This record gives sequence, structure tokens and C-alpha cells, in this order.
Amino acid sequence: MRAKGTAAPDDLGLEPTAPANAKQAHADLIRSDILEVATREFAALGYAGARIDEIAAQTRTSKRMIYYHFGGKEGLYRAALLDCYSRIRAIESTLDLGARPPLEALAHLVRFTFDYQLNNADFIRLVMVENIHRAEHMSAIPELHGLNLGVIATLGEIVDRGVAQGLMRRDIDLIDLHMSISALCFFNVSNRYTFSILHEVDMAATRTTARRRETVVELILRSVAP
Amino acid sequence: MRAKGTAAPDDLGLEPTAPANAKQAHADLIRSDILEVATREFAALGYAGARIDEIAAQTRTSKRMIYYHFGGKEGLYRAALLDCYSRIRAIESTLDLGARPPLEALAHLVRFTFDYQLNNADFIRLVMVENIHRAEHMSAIPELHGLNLGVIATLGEIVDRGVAQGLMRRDIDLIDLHMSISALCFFNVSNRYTFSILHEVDMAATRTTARRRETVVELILRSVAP
Amino acid sequence: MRAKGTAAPDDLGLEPTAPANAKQAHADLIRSDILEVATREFAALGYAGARIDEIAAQTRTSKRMIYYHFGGKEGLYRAALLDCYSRIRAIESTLDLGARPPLEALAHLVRFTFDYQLNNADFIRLVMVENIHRAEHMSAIPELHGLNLGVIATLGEIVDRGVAQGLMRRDIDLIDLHMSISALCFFNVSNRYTFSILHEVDMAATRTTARRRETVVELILRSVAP
Amino acid sequence: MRAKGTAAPDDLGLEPTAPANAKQAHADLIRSDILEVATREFAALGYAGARIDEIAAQTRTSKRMIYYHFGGKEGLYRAALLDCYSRIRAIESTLDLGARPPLEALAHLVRFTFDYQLNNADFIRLVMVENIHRAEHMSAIPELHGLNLGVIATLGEIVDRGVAQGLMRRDIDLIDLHMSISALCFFNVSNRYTFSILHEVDMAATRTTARRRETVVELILRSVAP
DNA sequence: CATGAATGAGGATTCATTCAT
DNA sequence: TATGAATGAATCCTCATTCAT
Repeated sequence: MRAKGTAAPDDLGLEPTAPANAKQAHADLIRSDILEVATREFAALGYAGARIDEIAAQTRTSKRMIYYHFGGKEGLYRAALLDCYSRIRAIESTLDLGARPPLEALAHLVRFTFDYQLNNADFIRLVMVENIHRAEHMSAIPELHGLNLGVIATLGEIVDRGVAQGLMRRDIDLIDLHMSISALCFFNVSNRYTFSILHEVDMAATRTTARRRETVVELILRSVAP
Repeated sequence: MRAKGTAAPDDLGLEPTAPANAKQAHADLIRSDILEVATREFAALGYAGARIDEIAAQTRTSKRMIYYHFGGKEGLYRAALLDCYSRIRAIESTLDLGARPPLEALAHLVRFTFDYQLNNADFIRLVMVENIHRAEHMSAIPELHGLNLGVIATLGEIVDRGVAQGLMRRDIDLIDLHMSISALCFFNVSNRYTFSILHEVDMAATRTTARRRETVVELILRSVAP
Repeated sequence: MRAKGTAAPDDLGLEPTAPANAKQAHADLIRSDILEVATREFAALGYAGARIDEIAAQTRTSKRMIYYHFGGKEGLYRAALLDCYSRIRAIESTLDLGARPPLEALAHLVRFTFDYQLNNADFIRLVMVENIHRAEHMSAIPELHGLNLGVIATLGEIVDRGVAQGLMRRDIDLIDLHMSISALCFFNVSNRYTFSILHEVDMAATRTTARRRETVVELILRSVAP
Repeated sequence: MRAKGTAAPDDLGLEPTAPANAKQAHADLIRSDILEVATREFAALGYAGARIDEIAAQTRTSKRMIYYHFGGKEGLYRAALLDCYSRIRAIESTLDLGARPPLEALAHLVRFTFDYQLNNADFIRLVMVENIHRAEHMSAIPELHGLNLGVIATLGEIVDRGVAQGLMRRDIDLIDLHMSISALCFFNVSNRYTFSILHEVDMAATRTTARRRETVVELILRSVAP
């Protein structure tokens, strides 16, 4: 399908190398511009619903550049997906939870996760889109395989300390715990629209959101208590 | 535009009336057939990704009949959505939770929700699709507005009894509680594919699923404890 | 194309025979009902633009009846066309112009034509539709061939008297005269919309119309003056 | 929806700018080609009756290009309409009637109008089609609003001179006069087919046409006489 | 790199008409 | 006679992608 082997997608690694020169820097800007629009469009309309023409129109460049840099619609979608995951992982790695007491660290992690997902709805929606497609695109991106193992390790350190201090149960399954945190934070954004209609409430309201965050924190803290 | 006699989508109401005659019964069968296929296709490919041609090919009727009975792609999608919600509501109303002790009733409700969503992945995926589209189709289906208020009421009775018996906290927010249950059950199905890749586990494995169900039950029970 | 030889179209002769019985009378009512709607729809949307479904929906009967009585879309269109022409001919034959002085008779004929066309815009539009289709449907309706020869004859009597009395030129071509009358009256209705836009006036305004009628009368009278 | 670069319909303005380059020149040729065929087809079959497929088949390009350049059936129709009106206006502006004596100028204008309409039957038919649709497409083309006011002005100069020289009545309404000219010339083409059948004559015959032209000229001249 | 033009393969939708009861 | 259901053959339109300059 893709014409020539544009190496572009592989350039989207997690550590952006310093641009060799001004030309490369410009190219990076163009890529960022396109990716930003693409993320929004794929998140808003799904993979099939997004339009290359529309994405190009919202960019400062032309449709031709999308094909040049990303090879096609699928390449663009994959790049957007990888870009989103790269961002969150980069930020997560700066959390420095080791310095806090275990329960506080856990609460902090939950709040961070809650807020990040709340403020990055397009990322959440992209993950939904990907799940609808049974993660077939994600499967093809090696960088994403096991990407969250680092988060699990971080969680492990917190739990280890919590158990050692008698503040947490001994039989906590880390993946289970992470899944609970993710589920409770994710749903808040992912199902906002249908939930609002089914219950005739406004899930996007700020007050609702603030209360919900604390509910989630407490839920998680209770779940790890001995 | 369409002449008469195609109130089909409205016929998908919650109380299916007995077909007046053999002809109508046949039409109902055809509608069911189409809806079943449509649900699967929309769930698998999203709204834009699903193909009317493909849906028609998988039914016993022709593409033309889809337009006759449902008016078009959007009408079909809406009908599928309403059908899914109607089913779950119908089943929920038979749970008879009032006969059980409060904590057991709550646990039963959680297990039922968990299993139903696990066994009706297409429904879950359809809800995801709808959220990607900001519930714009759902908004246009009056029957769905406030549909879950009944579930909230049921939950309220359980909590009332729980509080009265000193088994539950006094300050439980019903919608919050319902949201937690939904989130924990939903995620399990909705994010199965991406989660499996990010953590290099198989979320669909039966053992994993069984353990997860009990984790969720315990999480909820702990959350309501005084 | 048409299934069986429904004799219906031939029944639409110019002299409606007295209905043999109540059943026939009912059938006539149905035909009238359908024809009225059909005339309006064909006039409003053209032959191809009119919809059998829509026409049926506006009648008190069903689509099936259109096929039963008129055989199909083309039969219906032809019947509507014939019906319109039959009406105008029937009315024209009651004008009794012979009793008036020649110039007055001519003026009367012009005013009648002007008003009739003004008040029967759907008829005018149907004639336009037919001309767009190069009168191919009309060609197939024998009753319409030479239908206006009677009007020409009437005009001839008036002119003969006018010439005899020295009130009109000797070299008047009757068809030419009739065409001028028709043209001036027809245009008023047929080109109302485009003319209004091109000249930024409202041709449908009552005052405009009244003045225009007298302009036309005078134009014709001047044209026959010796 | 459509990305950029397809301002084609707007390019059909009255003053065709010189194509910037060879590529654009080619595109203009293609647009002309399409427009020519479209005018013919819309004129022959009406708006709904014309087929995009058929139009495409008669051009040197593909159906896809029609959508690219004109956006769709309606855009194509509008472009054809605007094109026709632009042509006639362009030609009218070269008539140079000011150099002739008033009655001769008027006669010349009538003959020109008569001949132009006779030789551009597709234009006339397109105007009919537009009137059947109550000029809804024309309304949406700003360039056409008040387009004929220039012709009225030209007519005004002639009449002014005619009145000054005592050759014309003082109370001539310019729009009325223009309407009479238009009506008499238009009918000749527009109602050719039905008129021929109703009167069993051949309105398209050359001799008939030549005589009719002089009849119309005389009619108009008589109408302005003092 | 940039841009307008071009394209084939599909995809949603419509319509006149017929059938079964 | 009346009505809902059914249908095949179009018909309009869209999309990802490529080409020429």
C-alpha cells in the first residue's frame, strides 16, 4: 500500500533527538502540527470517520505532507497513538512518588491519573477507538508493548513500602490495583456522554468532577487497606 | 419522504407488542435479523467503519430492506443502540434483589453487571462508539433519557436497607456508587485489548476474568462499608 | 413495462360519462383526488422530480391505486396533462364571444386568458414541463392534437367581424395573433421567478399583475388595428 | 468538507481572468467541457432528470471531476445557469444601440433578442427548468440578482430618445416593455413543442420563424407608438 | 517541500414497481 | 380494493491516494 519506505514513523521514537539542523527542526514542527490535528480528528470521529482531507485542511501544511511524513492514514493514526502514549509515559516518569509515604503516594498517583485523563480526553478517546479496533494498530507498534510495566513497577514500590509499614494488605495484585485505578479514572471521561443521558446528570460539571476524584481516591485507599 | 408504514424504529420499544399477523411477525424476524448483524458490525468497526453492504450481506434480506425498515445507516444504528439498552433494562428488572440481605444483594448486582457486560461485549463496544460520537445519536432517542434512573432506585433500596442495618455508610452517593460499579465492570471489557498489550497479559483469560470479578465485588463492598 | 392493459387512461376522455353506479362514482372520486395531487407535484418538481410515493402520501388512497388507475408514473402524468387541457377547453367553449363587438370580444378573450393562466399556475408549469420534454408525452395523447384549432376558429370569427367593420387589419394571421396572446399571458406566470430576480421586482404583486393585464390588452388591440 | 482549491463555481464570474498557468488553463477547459454538456443535459431532462453519470460520459473527464470542480449536481447546475446568463449579458453589452435612431435601435434589440433565444434553445430551456423550481437555485447566485437592470437602462436610453423625438409615447414602462419583448421572443422557443401539437403546425420551420420575428418587431413598435 | 488536479473503487441512498395477503 | 413488505437497478456522492508541476 505505502509507496516507498518512508522511515518517518520510526522517527517518532520516545526520545526526540535534537534536530540536526534548521530544516529538520521545521520538519518536526510540521509533524507536530499534523499529529495534533490528527489526534483530535481521530478522537472525535473514529478511525474510519476521520478524513485525511479535513485533517490536512486544519494543518498549516498540505495533504501531501501527511503522505510524505506518515505514509498514509494508518501511519498517521499509529503515529498519533504512539505520540499520546509517549507523552503520558514521559510525564509519569517525573512523578517521583518514592519520596512520599505509601498511602500518600498512592493517593497522589490516583489523583494524577484522574486529572491527566480528565484533561486529555482526546487521548482517552483514542484509546477507545483503538479498543474498538481490537488494538490491531497498537499491536503493530513495538514501542507500546509492555509500555505500562514501568508504572506497575512504580506501583510495586509503593505497595511494598505500604505492606512493610503495615498500611496495606499483603495480597494486593499490582495489575489488579492498576486496573482499578485506570477503570475508575477512565470511565469518568470515556462514558461521560452516555452516562449523562442515562442518568440525566451532567458528568462534565466541575463540582461533580471534583467530588468524583475524591470518591475514587477513597475507593482505592479502602481497597488496599489491610 | 418515506411514505408510511415504517415506524419500525419506534416499534423497538421496551414492551414488544404481539405481532398482529403472520406478515408482521415475519417483518419482525427480519428486523431482528438485521439488528443482530448491525450491532455486531457497528461494534466491530465503529459507526463510520461499518458498511451497509456488509451488514446486508450477512442478513437474510437485502440492503434495500435495511432502508425500508430503518431508514438508513443512522436509523439502523439508533435502532441497534436502543435494542441493546432495552435488553439490559428488561433483564435488570427481573433481578429481584429485594429478597436478599443488603450486602449480598449488592454483591449480586455487581456480579450480574460484571457478567452481563463480559458476555455482551458488542453492547459495551456500541456504548464506546456512542461515546466517541459524544452520544449524539443517543440524545435523539427519547426512550434512553433517564433510562438508568430505575437502576439507581433499585440501588437506593439496597443501600437504604444496608444503612438501616448498620452495614453501610450513611453518606453513600447512589450515582457515585453506580458509576464505580459500571466503571469497574465496563473497563474490563472496553479496554481489554489495549490493556493486554500495555501490560503484556491476556485479559480475556478465564482465570483472570474470574479473579477480577471477585476483586471488583470486594472493592465495591469495601467502599460502602461504614 | 406496464403489467396488464389497464384501460383506465382511455377512460379519461373529455366528456365524463355519467357514472354507472355508486362504485364507479367512488372510483371517479379517487381518480380526481390522485390527479389533483399529481398535477401539483409534477408542476412543482418536474416529471423526474415528482415522486410516486409522495403523490400517494398526499392522496386519500394508496400507491397501489395509482398503478391500478393510471398504470404507472407516465400514465399518471399523461392523465394529469390531459385533465388540465380538458378543463381549459371546456371553459373556453363557454365564453360566448360572438355576442360582443369585435374589439371588445378580443379584449375579453385576452383578459380571460391572462386571468386563467394567472389562476392556474400549475397548468402553466405542467406545460413548461411538457415542453422541456419536447412534448413527447403530449404527442402520445391523440385527444390533444389540434385541440386549439377551436380557439383559432373562435378568434377567426372575431377577426372576420373586426375586418368587416373596418376595425382590424386585413392581413392578421390568426395563429400569429393567438401566439402573441398566449406568449404575453404565459410569460407572466411561467417566468415570474427568474424575471423577479433578474429585475429585482416582485412579479407576483397584485398591482403589478393588474397593470400588466391592461398592458397586454392594449398591446394586442394595437397589433390588430388597421 | 472539501479541502481547498475548488472555488471553481466562483471562477465562473463574468470577467474570466487569464489562467495563471498551463495547468489552470487545462482545468478551465475541462470545466468548460463539463459545463457545455451539463447545460445540454439539464435543458433536455430537467434538474432531476439529468444524470451525473450521463453528463460525465459525454465529457472528456470522469464523473469524479464533476464533483471536484463543481461540488455536486446542484453546484454543476448553478454553474451552468450562471454561465448561460453571463454569456448573454456579455453579448448584450456589445450591441451598441446608441448609434442608431430610436425605432431602429428598438427593432434591432428585438431582432437580436429573438434570434439569440432562437439559437440558444438550451438557455431558454434552462430558464424554464429554473422557473419550475421557483428560481431557488438562481436565488442562491448573487451575481444574477438584478442582472438585467443593465438591459433596462439601455432600453431607457432608447426610449428617452424616442420620446424626445416624438416617436414614442411618453408613458412607456420600461420593465413592461422589456417583459413584452422577452415574452414574445421566449414563447417562440419555450412553447414550441406543445404549441405545434395543439395547432398542428410546425413552429420550428424556418419560414414560420422568419415571419414570426417580423410580427414580434411590429408588435413592439406599435406598442411604443405615440 | 508545496499545491492543485486527478482518479478508481467503493458506499450510502433512492425510486418506480410488484407481490402477498 | 387496500396495505405493508419487498426488490433490482440505478443514482448521487465520498474517500484515500497519486500525479504533475
